[in-house]
Amino acid sequence: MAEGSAIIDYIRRFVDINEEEASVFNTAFKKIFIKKRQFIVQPDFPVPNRYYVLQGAFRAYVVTEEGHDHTVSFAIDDWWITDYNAYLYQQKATMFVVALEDSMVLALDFTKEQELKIQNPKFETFFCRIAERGLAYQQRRVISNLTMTAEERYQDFLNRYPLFVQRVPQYALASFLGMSTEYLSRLRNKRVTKTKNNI
Amino acid sequence: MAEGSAIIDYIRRFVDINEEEASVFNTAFKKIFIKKRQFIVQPDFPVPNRYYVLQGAFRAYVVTEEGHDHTVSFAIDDWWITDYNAYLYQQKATMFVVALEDSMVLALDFTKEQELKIQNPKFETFFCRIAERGLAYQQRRVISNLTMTAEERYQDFLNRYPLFVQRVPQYALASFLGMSTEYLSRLRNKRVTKTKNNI
DNA sequence: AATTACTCATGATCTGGATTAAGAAATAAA
DNA sequence: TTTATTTCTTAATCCAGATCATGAGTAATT
Repeated sequence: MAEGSAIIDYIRRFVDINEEEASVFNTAFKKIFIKKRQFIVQPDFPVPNRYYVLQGAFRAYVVTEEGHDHTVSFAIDDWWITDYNAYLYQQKATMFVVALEDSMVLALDFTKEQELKIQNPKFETFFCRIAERGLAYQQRRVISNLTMTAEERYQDFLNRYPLFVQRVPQYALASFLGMSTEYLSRLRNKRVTKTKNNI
Repeated sequence: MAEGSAIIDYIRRFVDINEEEASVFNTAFKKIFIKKRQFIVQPDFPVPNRYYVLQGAFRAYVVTEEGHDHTVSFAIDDWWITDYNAYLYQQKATMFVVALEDSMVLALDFTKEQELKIQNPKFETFFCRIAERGLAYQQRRVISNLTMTAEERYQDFLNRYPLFVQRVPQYALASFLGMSTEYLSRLRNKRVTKTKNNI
């Protein structure tokens, strides 16, 4: 009960469910421990699950032909992660999803998700809401990429997601923000220097 | 009946509805004619509707403080458009949405959408599906921006959306792809020149 | 504890694409 | 049809941010 409360608290932010519904929802998930550096999604493999992070940190990324990697999304406690495109269309993955720390997740199977949605409109509503919000979020990210400079994107990320900055490696953050590791390092250092001078 | 068939065909791609349900769905929309250069969404105004384009072309864009504008999305026949973030959270718009041609749209009111969803789970399913797909699409766009060069993004757009290229002005396409008008012009001309040489 | 592999910092150099400028074409308005 | 406005082209110059190169700190692995 206590263990399942995180995901139940989460769903209750969106829809009002009773104890029985909470229990049905809870049992649809499988709890899994993932060690640091372990992959939960890999290119060319099926993506049977989406994951709710109970504790830990993950990184989803793609690797180009030239071998450069680009972070598509992060997830820490209370966030979801998967190769969403592959999961939704039940195709082979094109991304890696890897644990940045020893982590604990709740895995939800695609088929199980469909069953939940059919079984109870509230569950459908819930998944609809998080998809809608996800869409709005991704669109904001597209706009950031179009309108902001590298430095502005970094500052903006710092303001919006201070918790993430402390838990993800710098190279991963750089590739999420669409800049090189070296450049992000330089931006950070620039800031530190300024602070020193401002004393 | 014949007139309403576009949106009904559209929803039937996602959920199976009978004639009565089709009729309910149909009457939720208001048909509106929009002249070229007319705005249907403007910053600081409420966004009561999302729009399904029956015929025509639209462009959603943001304008930065420096006065540069950036295309967030296009829509032609059979696509949806609005300031999605503002619509979803029912806040004031931050974008412009303008008609690129004389157009005809079906407007769906936010409150009406909520009523439809409550009234019939199929409608909820429908909106859920298009949100999920929208999310997957936006994520692919983020990945394109991270991994591809300006020229690759242009080529990719050409392949995926040949119909759009003929109907949207070049400056709008450039700002959608995240490059300057001049640079897109150069890319296009480069290609033409190559073709000439290849004869 | 030593070796190996990641991760971050910093400088030097280079380049994709922006900016500026100035016309030319094409559309719309008169 | 003329004038005004919008859109597209081409060339010259410039710069944000990438790449390359090197070293140093830090964490895994033996």
